[in-house]
Amino acid sequence: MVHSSNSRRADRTEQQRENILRAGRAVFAERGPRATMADIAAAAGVSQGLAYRYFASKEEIYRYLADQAVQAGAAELAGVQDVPATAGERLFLLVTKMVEMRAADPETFRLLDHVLHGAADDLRASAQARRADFTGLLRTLIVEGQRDGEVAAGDPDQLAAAIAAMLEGLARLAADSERTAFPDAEIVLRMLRPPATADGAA
Amino acid sequence: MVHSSNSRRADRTEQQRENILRAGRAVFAERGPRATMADIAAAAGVSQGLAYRYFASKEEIYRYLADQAVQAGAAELAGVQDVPATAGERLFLLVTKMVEMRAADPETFRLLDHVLHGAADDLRASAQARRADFTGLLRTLIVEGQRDGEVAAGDPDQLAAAIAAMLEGLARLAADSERTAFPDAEIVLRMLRPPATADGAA
Amino acid sequence: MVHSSNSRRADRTEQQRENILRAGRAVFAERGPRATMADIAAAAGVSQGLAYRYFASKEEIYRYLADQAVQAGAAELAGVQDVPATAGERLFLLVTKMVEMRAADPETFRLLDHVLHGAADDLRASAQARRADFTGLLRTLIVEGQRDGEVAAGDPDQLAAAIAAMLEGLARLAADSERTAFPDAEIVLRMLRPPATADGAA
Amino acid sequence: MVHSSNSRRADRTEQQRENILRAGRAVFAERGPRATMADIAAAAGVSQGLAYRYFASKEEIYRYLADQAVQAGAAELAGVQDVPATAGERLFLLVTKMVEMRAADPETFRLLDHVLHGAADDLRASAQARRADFTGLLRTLIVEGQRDGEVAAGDPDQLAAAIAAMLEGLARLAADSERTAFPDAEIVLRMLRPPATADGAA
DNA sequence: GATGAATGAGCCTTCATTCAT
DNA sequence: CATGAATGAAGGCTCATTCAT
Repeated sequence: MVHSSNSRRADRTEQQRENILRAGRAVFAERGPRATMADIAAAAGVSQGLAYRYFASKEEIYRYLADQAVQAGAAELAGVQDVPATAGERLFLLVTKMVEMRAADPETFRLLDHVLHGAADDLRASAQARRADFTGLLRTLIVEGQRDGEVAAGDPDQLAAAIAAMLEGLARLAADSERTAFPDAEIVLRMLRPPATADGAA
Repeated sequence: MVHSSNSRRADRTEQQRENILRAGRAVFAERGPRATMADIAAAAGVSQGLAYRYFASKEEIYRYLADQAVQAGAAELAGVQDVPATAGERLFLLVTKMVEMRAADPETFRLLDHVLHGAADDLRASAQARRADFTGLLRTLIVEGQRDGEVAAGDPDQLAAAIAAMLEGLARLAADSERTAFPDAEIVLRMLRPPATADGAA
Repeated sequence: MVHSSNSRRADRTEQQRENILRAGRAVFAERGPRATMADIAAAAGVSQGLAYRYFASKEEIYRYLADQAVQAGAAELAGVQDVPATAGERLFLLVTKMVEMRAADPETFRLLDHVLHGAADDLRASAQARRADFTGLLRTLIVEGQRDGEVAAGDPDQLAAAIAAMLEGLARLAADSERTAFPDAEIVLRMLRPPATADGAA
Repeated sequence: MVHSSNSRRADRTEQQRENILRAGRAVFAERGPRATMADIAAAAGVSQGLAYRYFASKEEIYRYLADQAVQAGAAELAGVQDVPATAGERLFLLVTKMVEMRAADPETFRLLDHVLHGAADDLRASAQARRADFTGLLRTLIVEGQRDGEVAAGDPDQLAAAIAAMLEGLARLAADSERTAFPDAEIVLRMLRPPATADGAA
């Protein structure tokens, strides 16, 4: 049947596309944007020419993957906002999620790392904008949390920056070595949690 | 006087060398090893060929700067060990120093970052070895500090990894943007300080 | 048929390889190792980059061709040794062959000439070793031939050197100009043939 | 006295010039035209810049030396022509001289060799023209000598070419290795001497 | 006159991209 | 759809030449 054959062909096509993207993600995560097209093709097990049937350029692949990575991080933001909880609780939840994502999917965050510091200016700009969004959200939650006494005192900008920096550092840590101990989110949260009050009310 | 003229020429030469190294540091810090010789020459305000009077290759420049960066980090380690103080105090001192160095000289640490994750295997290995030394020292101080109650509870490996990751993240943060709030060391130390005791002695 | 198509492609590939080698031989023979990759590519009618699909470097091409040339000369040596004839006859046969080879394939011997006097130390050493082998064989045959009265008197080392020098000179002569008269081997052999005896026995 | 001081200065200048030429000759003879200006300056013990006070370019040095070498060979030609002797005698004298010159001054002839086969077209052309002159003279003497029975039979062009080739080969031989046996001119002359007559008149 | 720093053109090589099959 | 040959634009490096001192 024509339709089925078309579908099957389309499936095949889609699979190749995914195949190349998967290879690209692995290779770009490891080597950054200086990974060659030959690397990617080899990792995908296809010819170099074929990649150009699916993507217009190496940069397109990179951009696609970069966007994916940026959005992977962003998805959580929205999710957390909707949770019915106090600012502090949402803050802790958000940070915990972020830490855990970096432990779970180092490849994506290693890639994001390259994007944040790489040469493609517009990509970097957009990734940095996302990060700024994220930091802004952190800041907001921190300010609110501090008002309620759920979050430790301290300059909110510095606290937000500390968390953001920590997350980048963890992404690298995860990427580097499977072997290293990866810190629990709880350790990170110590930077935000208020000290136990003297009367131990908590 | 002959000597004076020679000295002046030698000075000039030495200045150019420094000039090229400075340019190289800036450019490599920003772009990593894929920075172009043309980039470096332009940043130094000299022709591309001239750099080769002072350095045999682009790699030589990179290695020289990489070594410098690796050693800049290492210098502090020794210093802190000699301070007559408890393990906890030395730990806090060390971390404080490290945080402040990253705030003060982001370029060097950005470069170190590239070295730690770049393609030059032997350089990376040596930089990672240094980092492992550092993490090991952190761990030792943490264990001792915990014994004395100066350091918060928690898996020492995770705590050490958290600090190491934080420092990498801060290096990147500092490099990215002069404008961002840079966290005080005290915020980082929250991950290590024990909670206030219930009797509120403090 | 798949196989046929593969074969055809493989043939094409092999042809290009040969094409580039042919061009390289011509260009290196004329200009020596300082011939440009651009020269070779132009002579082969291909882009400069393409040569690197077939050879890792300019030097690899040069070495390949140099080896070929060295062995082309050496092949004759073995052949002549097996001929069942007197030393003198084999000597004359060998020299005749060598002269004729230089007339027939000036390019190869011009290249050999560059190898013998060029900058690539190991290549030159191996080519000179071959030449020493050859000169040694000449000397042996001369000594034996003199014992039998088939070869003219004279210091065997000098005679061998004279023949070796003559062959180099002929290689150059042939390379320079197709137009020049090329001496018959018989003229060269005059340096080796004994004078007619007074009784005209010969 | 002004004049004397000028002379002394001029002497000094002339010495430097000679110094650089001597260095250039040695270096060009060994490496050919690909010898670098740095090589020459180092061999002369002067700075690279100084060479440009005496010569406009590396090529000028090379040309000057090449001309010298070409003329060194040519000088003999004229001399031999004036000798009151038969054609055959003059031929043998000429060839003997040429062989001995190559043994005595390999450097010059090694250089000449580079000129004859190098890339500078006009130089090569002029050197080849000289060589053609020489070969022409040889031919003339051969033809005359054959008429008188002083020179062996054979195509004069081939005989002349054989001698010319031999001389090139000897130049290389001399250049290559001090150690090798260098053939007496008498061996070379065997190609030209008539066979002993049956009546043993000689 | 002499030095050595400085320049810029050219060569080898790599790699993203295109094209014939 | 798929392959791999082919191209051309950089990038690293060398070296003849010029220039300030």
